[in-house]
Amino acid sequence: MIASHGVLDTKAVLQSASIRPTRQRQVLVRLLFAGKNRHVTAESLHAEACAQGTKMALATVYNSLRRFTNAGLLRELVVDARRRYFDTNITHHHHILSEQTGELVDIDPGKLEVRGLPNLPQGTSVSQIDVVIRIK
Amino acid sequence: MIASHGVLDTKAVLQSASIRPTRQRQVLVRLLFAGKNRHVTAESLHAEACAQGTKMALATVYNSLRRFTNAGLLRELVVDARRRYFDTNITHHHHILSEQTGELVDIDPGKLEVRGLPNLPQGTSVSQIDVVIRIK
DNA sequence: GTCATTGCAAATACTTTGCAAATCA
DNA sequence: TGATTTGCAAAGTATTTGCAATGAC
Repeated sequence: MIASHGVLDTKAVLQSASIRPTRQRQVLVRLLFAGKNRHVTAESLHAEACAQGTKMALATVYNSLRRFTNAGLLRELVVDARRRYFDTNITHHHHILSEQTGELVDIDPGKLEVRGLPNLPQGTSVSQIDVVIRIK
Repeated sequence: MIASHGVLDTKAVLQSASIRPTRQRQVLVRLLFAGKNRHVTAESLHAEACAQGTKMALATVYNSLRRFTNAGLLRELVVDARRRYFDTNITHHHHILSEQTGELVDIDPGKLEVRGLPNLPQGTSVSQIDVVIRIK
């Protein structure tokens, strides 16, 4: 977590990722990283920013999320073929997805283990392993 | 696999799923199930149908894939947040996804095992577990 | 002051839907 | 014949892009 305790220095977070700390981006960083780990979509985050009084274009949220992800501040989650989710927890972990509510919960890394790796094509290596447990 | 060997009876496949065997659906069933297991998108399947001489609307392919999936003939794969994939292999198995080519390969079920299950919320049960190994 | 970023609207990509015409039982 | 399905076009949803105006350094 970026703000383990104390105050979140949004400017420092962005600068450490070589992203210019504009007003909008700082608001998004605060929403994303001020508390505990979160799963957001562009739309949900945009709604939050508006709700707390910072108007910004939805496209700006999309662009920021993409940039944060490329910079390694966020991780993209593929759990729904029609929506893009972002996870503020960039450490290796897996997810439980409720098919009824769409709610997404992190799995404690100690609780789940993937055993055995299939043969990979020549010259390739594992980039990431994603496990999604769908519940109903 | 639906046509283990011999000729594929497209009409029978559809009727067994209580889906009316129209000309277009039979062509799609043949493309999907005549050979080995496949991963397709609506667009790729539509292109194949056109290539083999059966013109049909892309919307018809979308509608058919959705119907086949609801009937249990196909399984939807969530591996890309912007495209919907369908898998003709409906048995429990996992996938390797090449980040470079987008190519998707089944993992032999014996090769990979998920150990340990986290605590699930009261009154819920596991619907499906998906593992995607992304390689680069 | 200069260059990156924002806001907005338009463009793009993917998927679903409405309805008249065609097809299946 | 009567109910479904198809084709097409239009609508819908999610995301990206172009560009003039704004903001950071």
